[in-house]
Amino acid sequence: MDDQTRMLAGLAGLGGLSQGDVGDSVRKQLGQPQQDIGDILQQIMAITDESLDEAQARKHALNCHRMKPALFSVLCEIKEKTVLSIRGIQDEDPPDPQIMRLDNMLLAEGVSGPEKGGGSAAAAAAAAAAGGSPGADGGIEHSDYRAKLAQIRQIYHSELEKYEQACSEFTNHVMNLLREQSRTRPISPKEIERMVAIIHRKFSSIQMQLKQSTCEAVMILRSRFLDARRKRRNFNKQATEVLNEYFYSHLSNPYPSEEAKEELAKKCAITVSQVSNWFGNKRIRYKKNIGKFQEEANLYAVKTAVDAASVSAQASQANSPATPKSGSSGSYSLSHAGDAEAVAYLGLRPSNLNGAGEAVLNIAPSLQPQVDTLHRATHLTAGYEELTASALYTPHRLHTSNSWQDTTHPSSVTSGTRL
DNA sequence: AGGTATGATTTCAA
DNA sequence: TTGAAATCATACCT
Repeated sequence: MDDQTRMLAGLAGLGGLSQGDVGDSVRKQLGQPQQDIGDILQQIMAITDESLDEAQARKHALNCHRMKPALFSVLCEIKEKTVLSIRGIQDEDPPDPQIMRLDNMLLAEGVSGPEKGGGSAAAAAAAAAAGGSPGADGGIEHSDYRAKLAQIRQIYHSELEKYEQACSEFTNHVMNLLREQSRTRPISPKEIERMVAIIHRKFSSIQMQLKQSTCEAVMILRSRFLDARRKRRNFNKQATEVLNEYFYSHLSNPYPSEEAKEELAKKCAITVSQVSNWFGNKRIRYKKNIGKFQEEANLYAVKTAVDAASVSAQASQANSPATPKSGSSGSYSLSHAGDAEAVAYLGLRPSNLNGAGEAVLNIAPSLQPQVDTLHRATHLTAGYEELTASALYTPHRLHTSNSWQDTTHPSSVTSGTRL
């Protein structure tokens, strides 16, 4: 009880502060211990209204107060005890595993880490995420993805910078404050260090939030742009038809050139890499089970034949030399030209066979189906039913060779389409 | 629900 | 880099 009174008195004295009346106030307050705390509070509050000069003057007065050394030593003692008890609580912080995980993730995604150019890490990550699929990756989505990722990266870095700046500013501020205060109360450099560490910890927890939300954003972006590609959607009927038409009319060499792929992609409203995928799948699946595709092959052969026939019919009707422009139903000028070229190649250079007899012997059988198709298409005027009745494509031709490339020497046969 | 078809991805070789 | 082959993952059909 008595102690308390004395403390209050001390407080009041520090609050009131004017050197002369400290003793008076103590005496006064000892006399009437219940002297309002309100009064003291008022005195404290009054400080805020003081001008800076006044405050400085009071501070100076405090520093010169005769009680100051005594008070200081008491404070030192109390401090020693509390600091010792605090010390046990907050030792050095262990490296936070979660923040490390986030850092790794951001690095892997190309958000953090070196930010040169478009962000090489980001580009690599995007490429990796795009999958090692050969050929051009579907342009639009990826540039879009990269742009969005760059945006995230930019925001992340600017925010991070802001945080860092704020952190250092605040740290400086606190250090100055502490240094200032160290004149009136005991503050060891170690304490300042600890304080700085606390501030840093606080800020790093804010940073962690930033990193976390950045990670989330990247994940969402990824799932929206990249993983979405895995969600398979069948091509529409028209697209499959276009692709199949090309495939079966180029059965001897179903390797569309880059230009042809582009054209097909445009026609089917899909990407070039999707065209590549489709042909890759088609080739392998056709080869694996030709029997299964027989019907389909016939169907498209008829289709092609009908198209070609209608073209030739139109041409003869118009009584003009057949200039094979792409026919009625948008059939391929490219495809027919290619096969015609192959036929022309065989027909026009019989003398060359001597030189490359073997090669031509290999070429001829595999070309036959298409030659047949062409022949029938151009020379049969009626009776398509005959076509459907017999197998237009003889599977064993492929079986014997087991590979398009082995037998057909595609680059030489269809040089028209590939070169 | 289970089987098949099909677009995409991965791995490997040339 | 491209394509073959294997495989995955999903759509679609029964």
